[in-house]
Amino acid sequence: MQDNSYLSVSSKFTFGPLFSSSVGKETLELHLFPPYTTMKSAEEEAFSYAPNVSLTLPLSMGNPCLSTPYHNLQSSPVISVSSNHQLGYGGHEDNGAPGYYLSPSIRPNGAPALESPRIEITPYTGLHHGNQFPEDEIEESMPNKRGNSIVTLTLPNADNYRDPSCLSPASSLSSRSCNSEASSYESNFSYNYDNSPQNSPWQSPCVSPKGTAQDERFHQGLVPCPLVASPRHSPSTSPRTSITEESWTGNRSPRPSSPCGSKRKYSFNGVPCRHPSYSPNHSPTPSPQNSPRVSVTDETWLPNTNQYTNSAIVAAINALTTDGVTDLGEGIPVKSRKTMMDHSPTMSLKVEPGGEDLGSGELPQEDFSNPRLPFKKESFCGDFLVVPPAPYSWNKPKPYISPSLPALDWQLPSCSGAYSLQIEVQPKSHHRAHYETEGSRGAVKALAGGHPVVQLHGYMESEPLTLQLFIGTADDRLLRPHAFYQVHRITGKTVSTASHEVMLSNTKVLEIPLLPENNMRAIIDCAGILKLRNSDIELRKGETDIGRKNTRVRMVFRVHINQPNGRTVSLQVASNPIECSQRSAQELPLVEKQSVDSYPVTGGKKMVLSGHNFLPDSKVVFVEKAPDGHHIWETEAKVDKDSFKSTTLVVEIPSYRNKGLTSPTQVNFYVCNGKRKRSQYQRFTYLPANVPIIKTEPNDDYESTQLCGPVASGLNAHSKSYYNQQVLTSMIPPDPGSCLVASFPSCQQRHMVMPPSSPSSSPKLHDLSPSAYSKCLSGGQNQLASLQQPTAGVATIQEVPSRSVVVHPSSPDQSSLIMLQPQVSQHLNGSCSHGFQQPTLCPNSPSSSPVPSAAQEPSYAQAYSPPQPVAMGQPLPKTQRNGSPTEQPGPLPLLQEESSQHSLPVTVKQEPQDLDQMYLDDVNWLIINGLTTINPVYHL
DNA sequence: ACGCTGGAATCATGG
DNA sequence: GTCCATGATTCCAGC
Repeated sequence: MQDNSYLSVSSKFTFGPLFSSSVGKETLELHLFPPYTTMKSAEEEAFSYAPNVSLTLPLSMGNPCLSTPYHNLQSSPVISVSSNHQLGYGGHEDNGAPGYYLSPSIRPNGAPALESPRIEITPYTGLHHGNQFPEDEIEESMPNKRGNSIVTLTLPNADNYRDPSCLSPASSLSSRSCNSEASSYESNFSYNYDNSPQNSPWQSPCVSPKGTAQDERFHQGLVPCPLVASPRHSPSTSPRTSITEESWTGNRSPRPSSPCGSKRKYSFNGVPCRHPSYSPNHSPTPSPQNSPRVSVTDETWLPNTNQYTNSAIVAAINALTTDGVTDLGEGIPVKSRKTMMDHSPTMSLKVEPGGEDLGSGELPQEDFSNPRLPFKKESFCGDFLVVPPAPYSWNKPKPYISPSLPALDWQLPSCSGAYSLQIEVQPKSHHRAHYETEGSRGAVKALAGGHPVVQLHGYMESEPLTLQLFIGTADDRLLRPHAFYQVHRITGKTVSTASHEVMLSNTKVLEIPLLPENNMRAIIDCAGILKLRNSDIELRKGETDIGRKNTRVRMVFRVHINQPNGRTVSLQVASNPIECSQRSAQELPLVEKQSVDSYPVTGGKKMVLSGHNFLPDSKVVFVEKAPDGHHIWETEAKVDKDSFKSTTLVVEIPSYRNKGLTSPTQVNFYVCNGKRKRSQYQRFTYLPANVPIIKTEPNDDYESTQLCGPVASGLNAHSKSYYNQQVLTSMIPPDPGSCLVASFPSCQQRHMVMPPSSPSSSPKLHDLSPSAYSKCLSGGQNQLASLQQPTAGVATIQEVPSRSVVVHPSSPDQSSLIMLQPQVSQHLNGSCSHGFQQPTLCPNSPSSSPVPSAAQEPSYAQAYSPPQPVAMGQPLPKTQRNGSPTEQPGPLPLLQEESSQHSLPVTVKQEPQDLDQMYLDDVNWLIINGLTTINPVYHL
């Protein structure tokens, strides 16, 4: 599993890798990697772009655009790793392992630490926060302290690190298993994959290791707490090991109270959060990974860990000597390893009843690590053939196993070269997720009935691939696994698509076969959405997201394509946002489509909005926000009440405040049904009056054409609302390069326009518009893809081969380069607005969202949040203050220009923002300031 | 009996 | 501290 990933070490990376993403996704580590040191070759190949910026995002390869924005953010962490251990690096998603600074002596999991994981951080710039370690926490109080000093991190007792939290998000078993109070708690334990037929022998092996991995992750964040140790250690056994439910619940009300409030407000330094960590929910955490099925008691568990450690060491050695052959199994005891590896080294899992065996023939580790080896492939295939397909089982296509698979929170492009991963049929905008306490609410459906369809275009090989699916965020921030929702595997007669689950970090991933015989097309009728209780997640160590009103998700699909040259192309595409709450779905107005995306400043044209929950008295408000989130213009559009329908609203485009507009300006509008019932921001672009109007509508069309041919099409399908808008279509310079460099002028304009935050903003994170992500991508080949997809990112190329250095953005090195943190990224988004957002951002943490960044609970962006800012702790969901450092380079200037140009009176309407919003803003502001001051890096 | 829904009661949180 | 609105969760009931 996940752990494995980090095990893999290529000889190349002598140093940096230590931090491998696997180690700590969220940890600073990744960031720390000296950009050029480690992956140099890779970078060279991949990131030629890497501009002058001290930290460049490797990602840029795929998308030129990417690089730029990030630069700002990037810090130039100088980190010298004295240790050698470089095991960790696999950028694997799985790596749930939290980045952690290992103390020489002990590993988080309690196992003896590898040799010299001593890391010295020299000038540490703010972005990273070192909270992950206990010490860090301590230091949090003295944020600055870290800054410049050389820090040697040591891990305290492993136990302490153990993150109690592992929810059982993954459980595919229906929630029913869990009931009320303890539901989460129990459910966690109860999730016995054992019960499920799916369990395969190999899982067990995974368990321990995996648990370890996770633990590690959490550890980072974990504070040494006495209590912590408990449940987790003995996952399978009795959840209650140290802490009984009662003890936990003791005071708890029947329902777990949501930590949010207090957490957000009071726990800037994260102190308060610790408490939560003890919550039964967490501790018990029977995350699938830990798989209860294997009864692992502390005793058993520990031993395993040791083995793990040992093996890890061996693996590390091997890796160093073998030139990068990644040993997936490293962390795993040898025996286990084989099995594990067979499946999906990367993840832990739950396998489908038939599925598991498949393919699993035991392959030499090398196989996984080095896809290139022909014989391996063969062997692999051979196994496949041998295994008779079980009903619903699918021969698991050769899983792409690479130590360096990009973490789930990495932004990837949807197309690269000839390959294009597209969502042919988008899911409905609403899907009521089910709680663990409920039965399944079925698979996500398509708007027109049926189910979403995903297809990989341009793939001509005969070898089947694995399509990964997970539930991602749908807010402004970078696409990443959603902390409060998990994909839920649906099975039954009505399900035609085989699938199996694996856990990557804290994220459940559904693996679906993409078969050549099916045209590399998959009907996603096997995926439902599970809602995790906010309180369970928020209490997780390191979790900084809040669940309240964070009910939008996107289905994220990924595919990893091994290429003859040994590289692996990773593509990702995200669906349109899906509202998962019952209430919101019933009450909030939703705009799925708008007939017009852009129009001259004169306005006057009728625009038809298609969506749901429109009311006769619904209002449509156009808003323009400054980078700092302030409304600089707001006006209500006339709604044609006569043509009202609950699903259609006809409005007259209002004239823009500045008739002298010289360049396209993006504003937003939303539908309002009442005080707190507003739709997400929809984007609209005002064009200079004298500019020839390019036909933008119907929306549906344009995307496909503009974007990468095929790719776009998928997205377009239904609602374009999000996507469409973004594209400034005609206005946008085709020039891809524009986005690339820091200057990305084209993007800037857009940025400027864009409102940093969504209406609902902040805390709520509602603003999903995927659109934001895509636009800038236009750059190279990939542009298209990226454009369309919210997820836009850089194409990732991994070198599977020995060196294994992956060009993957994910690679630690790269990550180091990037350093972007979620928070930042958000800003970036804003800045690059449409462009891709930080594609490059490769937060180290694989599962950013879920992952606890450890110490810094407060930090909003869990894993990524900058250290210092983090300390401030706050969620910065979106940022209103786009003006933040990141954006400044681009957008701000523009704004200024415009403003200056526009002499028109600006109507500043201070919208009564929700308090929480304000709160967030303040926080953001603080953070931003902190970042700017703290991180020189931001200044490019 | 089970899975999937739709609806709604009940509990929490925040203003 | 109480009341109200809004959200989150849990329950129920029907198909």
